[in-house]
Amino acid sequence: MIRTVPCNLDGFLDRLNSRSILSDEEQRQILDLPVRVKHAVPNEDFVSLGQQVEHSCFVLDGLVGRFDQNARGDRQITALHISGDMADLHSVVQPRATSALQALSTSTILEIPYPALRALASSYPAIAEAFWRDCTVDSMVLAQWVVNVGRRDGPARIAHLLCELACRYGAKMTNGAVTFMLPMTQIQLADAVGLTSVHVNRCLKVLEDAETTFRKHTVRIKDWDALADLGEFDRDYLQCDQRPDERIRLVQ
Amino acid sequence: MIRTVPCNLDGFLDRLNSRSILSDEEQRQILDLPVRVKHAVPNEDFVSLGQQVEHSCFVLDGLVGRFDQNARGDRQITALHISGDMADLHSVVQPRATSALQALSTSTILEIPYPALRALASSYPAIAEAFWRDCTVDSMVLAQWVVNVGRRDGPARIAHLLCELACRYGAKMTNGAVTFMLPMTQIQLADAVGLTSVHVNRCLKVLEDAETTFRKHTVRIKDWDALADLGEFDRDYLQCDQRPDERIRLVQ
DNA sequence: CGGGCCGTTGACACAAATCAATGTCCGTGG
DNA sequence: CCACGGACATTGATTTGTGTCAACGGCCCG
Repeated sequence: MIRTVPCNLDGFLDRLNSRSILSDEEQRQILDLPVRVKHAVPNEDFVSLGQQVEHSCFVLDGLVGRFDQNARGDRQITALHISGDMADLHSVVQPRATSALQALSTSTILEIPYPALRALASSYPAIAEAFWRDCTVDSMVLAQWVVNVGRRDGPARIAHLLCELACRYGAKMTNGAVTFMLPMTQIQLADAVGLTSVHVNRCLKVLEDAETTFRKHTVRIKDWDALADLGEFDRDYLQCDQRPDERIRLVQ
Repeated sequence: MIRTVPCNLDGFLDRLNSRSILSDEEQRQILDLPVRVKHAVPNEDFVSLGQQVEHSCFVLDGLVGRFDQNARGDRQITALHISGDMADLHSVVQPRATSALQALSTSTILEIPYPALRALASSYPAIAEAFWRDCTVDSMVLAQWVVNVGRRDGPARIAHLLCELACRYGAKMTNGAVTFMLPMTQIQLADAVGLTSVHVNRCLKVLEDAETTFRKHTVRIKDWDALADLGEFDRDYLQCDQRPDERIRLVQ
């Protein structure tokens, strides 16, 4: 079976366009960025802590996590990046890596060299602005993660994360039900919500009372409102349903 | 007693200069930004959730927190801003406020209108870049907060936060000891580390075994290494001792 | 002098971690 | 095709950290 794998930055451009206003020329420049395709296998850092990196990582396909850990070695995921995300755009202006990047499932990464990104950000202020805005949204997600691990119990943490991911994946809702693929294990889920995998397993049973299941890499939410309620989820912060005419362009 | 209160953006410029390279002209432009002085009293939002804001808030003096809360009303601070910080620079490109801002102690805020900030970011790409970089550092701090509340126990959470703040305040170390003013209550500290104030009180007693005390708004760390060890603190992520020649300037 | 906020302490309840064992699934190699 | 191994999921028993509730004390400020 022959399958053509898309190897370009269409997804990156789509992401930028959803929040920022770019001219045709600027959009073309984005798509013309040089990339190197790389395949990342699960449970193996493809960007290590302290490593001297010279490129940003675009997630073409798969699921990527930003990993930190405490002194005991307990891992904590501080960000999840789905396909279409730039995992470390911020490093363009601040290259000292402070977290590792690791694929949660087999993933395809497009490495984009810093020099190219920097040249673009430097020559096209509107592109720099779009990059900055993209980082800002990541930061808002991060703030919600602090609330999640700081002030919610196990079931609520998981419910909130599942809602967040459903929105970011753009999963379709039909009759108040949502289903989407989530290629991660309960162990990884535990690392994202600051619990142990044993407890995550028990919490998932609680979520089944709200008719939400997570089995075989598939999340099935039968009653979105019930889950959002349990996870205290309010999608506003994701800025994912911003209207095109609400977008801002500072430059020009 | 007559006291002249400094009402300008010197501190903001210092902060930007410490991480970014700006020309004389660009520096002048920063200092010429229009400001409106505002005094914020403790425990009262000066930026509310969902409020239509038209300015960023520079903390001239005092201590400011970014507040979120869960459905039960339990509060979670997602960022602390000390004097010299811009509390919501990110809102320049993404103005939908997703958190409230509140002073923890009586504070002096300089409100800087978006139009002025945007005009500057638009006309001077290097300034936009410096703003972006500043937001990036905030984001790294936030990621560490996720690790803190997600994977450390009470005493370690508090130890880590105290170490972070000591570094950000630039507190002087003498003989391995550090002392600095921290104008917040145990209740507010609890909101920052995701614990209850009762438990924070008990954890502070544990820290006294490591010869660190927090009384009357003063943090006294007798043995920095012991506290850093307990809080698993590694100052690298703060980017606060970056050498001037390590600074990056993309533009030009 | 009095009131209120904050800090402190104790008894108790509960959520989550820990430890340990077993079950299930899936890919691999014999 | 089946046996094996390994990663992941599941379950129970127990411990531990933290929350909850309640009371009291100190301190500042009006």
